[in-house]
Amino acid sequence: MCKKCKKPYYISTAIAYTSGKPHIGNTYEIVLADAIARYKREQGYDVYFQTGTDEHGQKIELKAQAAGVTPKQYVDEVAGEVKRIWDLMDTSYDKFVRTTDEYHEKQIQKIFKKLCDQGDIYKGNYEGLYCTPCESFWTASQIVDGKCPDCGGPVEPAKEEAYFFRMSKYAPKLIEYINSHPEFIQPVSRKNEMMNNFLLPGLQDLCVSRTSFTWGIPVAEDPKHVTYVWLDALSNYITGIGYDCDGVNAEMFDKYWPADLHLIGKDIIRFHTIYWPIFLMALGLPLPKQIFGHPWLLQGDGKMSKSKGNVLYADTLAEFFGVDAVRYFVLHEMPFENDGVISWELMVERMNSDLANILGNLVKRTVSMTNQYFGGTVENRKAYEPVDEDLKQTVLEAVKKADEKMDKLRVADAITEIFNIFRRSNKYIDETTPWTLAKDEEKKDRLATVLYHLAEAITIGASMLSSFMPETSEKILAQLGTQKRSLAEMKEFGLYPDGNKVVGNPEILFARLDIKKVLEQVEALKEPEAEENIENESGAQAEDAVMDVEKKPEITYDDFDRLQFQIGEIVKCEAVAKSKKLLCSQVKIGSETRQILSGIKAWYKPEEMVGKKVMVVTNLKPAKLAGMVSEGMILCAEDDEGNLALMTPEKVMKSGSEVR
RNA sequence: CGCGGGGUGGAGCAGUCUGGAAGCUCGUCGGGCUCAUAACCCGAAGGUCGUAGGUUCAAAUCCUGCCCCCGCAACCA
Repeated sequence: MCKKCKKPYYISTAIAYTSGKPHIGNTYEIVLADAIARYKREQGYDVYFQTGTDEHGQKIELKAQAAGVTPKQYVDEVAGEVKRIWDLMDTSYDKFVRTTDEYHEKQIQKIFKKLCDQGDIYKGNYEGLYCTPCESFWTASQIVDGKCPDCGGPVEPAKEEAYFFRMSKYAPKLIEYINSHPEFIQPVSRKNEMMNNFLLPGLQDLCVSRTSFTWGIPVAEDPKHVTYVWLDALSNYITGIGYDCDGVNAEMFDKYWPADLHLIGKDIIRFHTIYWPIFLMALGLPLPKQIFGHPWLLQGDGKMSKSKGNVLYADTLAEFFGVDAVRYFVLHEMPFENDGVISWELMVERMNSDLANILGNLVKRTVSMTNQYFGGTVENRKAYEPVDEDLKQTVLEAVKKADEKMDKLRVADAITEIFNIFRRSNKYIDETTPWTLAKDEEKKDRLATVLYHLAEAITIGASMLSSFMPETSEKILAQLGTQKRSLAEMKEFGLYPDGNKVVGNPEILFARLDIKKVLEQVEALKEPEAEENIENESGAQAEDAVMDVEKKPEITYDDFDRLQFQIGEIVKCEAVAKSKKLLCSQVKIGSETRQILSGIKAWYKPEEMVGKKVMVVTNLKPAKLAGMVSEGMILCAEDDEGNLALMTPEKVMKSGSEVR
């Protein structure tokens, strides 16, 4: 088919936020998109696959500040890391966009202006209750007991100039669109959530500018405002393919827009199914055909968190298992709607049972037998038996079913269908017992036919795998001395070239792993990191062991003198049952004993707290935490990773000693 | 009553929308085979589908109450 007659297919992932290195959950999305993109290419579509990074926002500004670099330096670093991992995972994206790219920033400014000019964006005032230390506005419903829900401090009414988008204007049109396009939001359960929670109760106008930070795309006409990060980020889907809001679109844009599929995480469905379509309506552009909110990949042993050192990264996993095994895992183990689980144990289990035993071993035994019995030559001598028909049917059926599953984006199910080919093939070997046939000279033709059928079944299976495990697919086909079969050619069984030769000494595709050894190695991996942290904490000389924090306004000595610090001895300490973070300590300060709560459960065990002398703020107004009274505050140092260390006197001091 | 997701044989999941014989993979046990990576093939055990009610000829599936788990939020004084 000529390239021009091919139907276009535009698929995108969400662009990754560059606040840190992407973990395996982020990586899942790009691999899933890649599998779909590759499969669509197999189906004959002219696929365009876009991904990239979302690089603006206050969070990044703060992260960069803490790291002591400019925001641009910071995002360059992270974007490089994201791209490196995407490449490592063998993903076939066509374009990697960055929201700091010049063409993008320019278009965003034009889009903003256009929407202003046509009255969709208007300048107004953001009114609400403002908390100065948090630099945040809160609505009346968010306020807790008249205080800031974030810091508990006082809030005061304030207003700030800001730009707003008239969401309400487009809401009825969007509601109608969603109702008349049931395939628009996937899975369907999400559609109701959006309708009931946001659209039907009435959409608020959206504030689309910020003045509280500067790391963003400035509004051209009014540069003290920067563009709201979602307006900026979502637009990548059109700016990346050459949208120009003056109407001189690139050819690519006309060809690929509207996108066929935006693949995103379930957490950002709202932005993609409400704000994004409305922005597009305002620009007079057609809406994407489908938005799929995939579930999350969660870690088995609790939440992934950097401070616990249990975050899984794609590159670490790839080192242990290989890229294709990781791809296999995330694609096959992810349920369609519910969140999936990943852990080292599960990963090893999949690796051993599916990849090593069922697939790898099948290829190995088939190639080995062909070498042993026929010097590597595969011949179809057509000595058929009834069991052959069942193998053939299973293979053709699996191809068909996998294809149907892919049309419904049921990637995991499609892979299961493909593996049925390999399972059936293993069974076929047992049914036909080639080693017995080999002992009888008269059964040579039958033996050759059996091995031919196996080569054929595996060729089809391996070809089907190419979208999911590209490298493995190639390796298997190379071992069989043949090429990838096209989707159309897989409707027929028996196209493996007669008289073809397989490779003489097949390498093992996936080696079995010992779970114990893997876990030991994982532990060993963690330890050096832990040591590094300790060095960072103690070695003040090390250049990268420093951090900067936002400076607070200067205070007078009198201000300081209002605070009272004393040494307290922890006489008793227990975990607060209802809370994940709090420890409840009885602290002896002079002759009195106070109850103090601290959010340090993750760092100190109750028993190791007892006996410690710590620094306490003693004249802080008592407060209730998790229903218990806390009369003071135990001081800790906290680094940028959230690690905590108690402040203890350097020499033995009497309990109650004043610190000043 | 903060929001959301979930509780199905030892583990991980499907099935729930559109009630109608409880299914898949792994693990366990028994057997077979020896070409192959202690792999492969066959068979078996194991579940009152969280719990208590309700609707129905029929409920894992629909309705109601309750319990528990997990994210987010809150709590990090």
